[in-house]
Amino acid sequence: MTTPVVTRFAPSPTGYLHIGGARTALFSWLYARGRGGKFLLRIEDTDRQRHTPAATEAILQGMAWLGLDHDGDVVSQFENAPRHAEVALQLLAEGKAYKCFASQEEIAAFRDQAKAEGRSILYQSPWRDAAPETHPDAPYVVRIKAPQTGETVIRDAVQGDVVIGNDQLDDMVLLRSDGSPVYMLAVVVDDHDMGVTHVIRGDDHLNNAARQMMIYTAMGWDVPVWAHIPLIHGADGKKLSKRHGALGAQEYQAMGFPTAGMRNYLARLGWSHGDDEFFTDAQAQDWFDLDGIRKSPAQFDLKKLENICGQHIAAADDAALRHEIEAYLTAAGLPALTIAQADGLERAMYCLKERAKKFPDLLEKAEFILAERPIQPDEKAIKHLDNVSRGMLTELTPQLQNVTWDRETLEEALNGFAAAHDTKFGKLAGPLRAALAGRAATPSVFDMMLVLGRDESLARLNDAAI
RNA sequence: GGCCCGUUCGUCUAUCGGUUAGGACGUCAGGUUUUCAACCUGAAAAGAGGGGUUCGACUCCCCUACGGGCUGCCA
Repeated sequence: MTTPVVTRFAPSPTGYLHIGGARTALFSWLYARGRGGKFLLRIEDTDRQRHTPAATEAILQGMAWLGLDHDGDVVSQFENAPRHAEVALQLLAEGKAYKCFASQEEIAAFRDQAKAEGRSILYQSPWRDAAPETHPDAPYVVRIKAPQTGETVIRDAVQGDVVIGNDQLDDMVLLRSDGSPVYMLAVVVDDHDMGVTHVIRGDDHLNNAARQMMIYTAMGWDVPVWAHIPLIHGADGKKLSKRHGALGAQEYQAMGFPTAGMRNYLARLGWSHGDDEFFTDAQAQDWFDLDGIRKSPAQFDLKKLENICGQHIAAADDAALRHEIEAYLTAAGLPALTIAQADGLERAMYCLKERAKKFPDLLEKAEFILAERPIQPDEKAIKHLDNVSRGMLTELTPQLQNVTWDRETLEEALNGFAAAHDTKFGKLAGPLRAALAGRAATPSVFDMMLVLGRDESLARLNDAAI
């Protein structure tokens, strides 16, 4: 009988969903969803200074955009503070923790001296074994009694067994002098209470795992399976930061990347399933496993993201694409499409989607479908017609009013050209014919514009399709 | 300083002791194309360095270098 998998994503609300965090969430989501388990979401909002409701909202929005749906309610770590304190007090009552009355100045002095003498700067509290009668009537923190000998081994699904000498562990604070719980306590208690079986998180927490292990041990709780994944780095190998470009998931949303492509690319960053590069969500859920995760950090590559996204757009269902594009416009605060525009877009999707890496590319190529009728040959409309005269576009305008850009129209127009079979026009029709034959090249509306630009052919197009 | 983790083409990666070290993105060169894009063909491009272990190491061990992380009454 295997216990059902429960994973969780526990971001601290910093104002947006970091792209690295998004990948961590994706890994947890894939692991749970691929195994029929649960994926929970907890906001680590114990730092009241930094926390704002808007910051939490931004994370939720980012998760929703990426399609990473979580089970149950969003858990607020801050709201669990009483329970965290309860655990600390229990440890105190059992003698596994103690009251430490040292002031922060004393501790700082201790560290300075230790450093000067080349000793370990881990704080050793004189109150660890002090008798209760000697306790002053003063503020205190609650510290856990760390093991002083031996070693702690972290069984990590990604990093393998990591052994840390217990002399590296100090009596860490559980409860601050104001009675509030510290992060290290809160995660352990929350993960335990939420029934989390697999903790997938950044490897910046690898060393912390040894500290957190002290609490699991003291409470006699089962330790979850840990999987510490390497962080994503920027192009210079350093930790991802602002100067590497977009950090927030929302920024990628605003750039118009399809979510299926984002999931595919992010999943492939640091994890692999043989040589598979392009895959669906279903395949990813099916294939994803902890042992496919690399131990070394990966760099974010926008070019590859674009390529993968281009493939997803090309492979997407026309109607689904239409709706995702409409959602994109809304989210980006751009004007919505009219029904007629959206219908036209969907009809022409087959010859637009194979040429776009992100939605703005696609929309740009669809300019002549989206343009309001009668078409105003303004700067925007003609900007990608560099070597077609403005005069030509103006001339064509009346003929464009009622053209429907579906496959049948294209086919008929092409037949018209074939019939005319002027040498020049025959060459022009090449890409169109290739597209209709299902071969590589696909025509853009611009291709049609070029074709439409010849008087003789225009006449035939009118006969055939208008 | 101490401890922990990492290091295969520019990038993402395959390889789980025996391969001409494979794929993808990007790049470059051709082709197709009266723009761009797309598409087709081809090319350049990698095991950080040094020691071991082994008949045989990218794969296992050690050292060094470099990179990252942790070492808070931050999360």
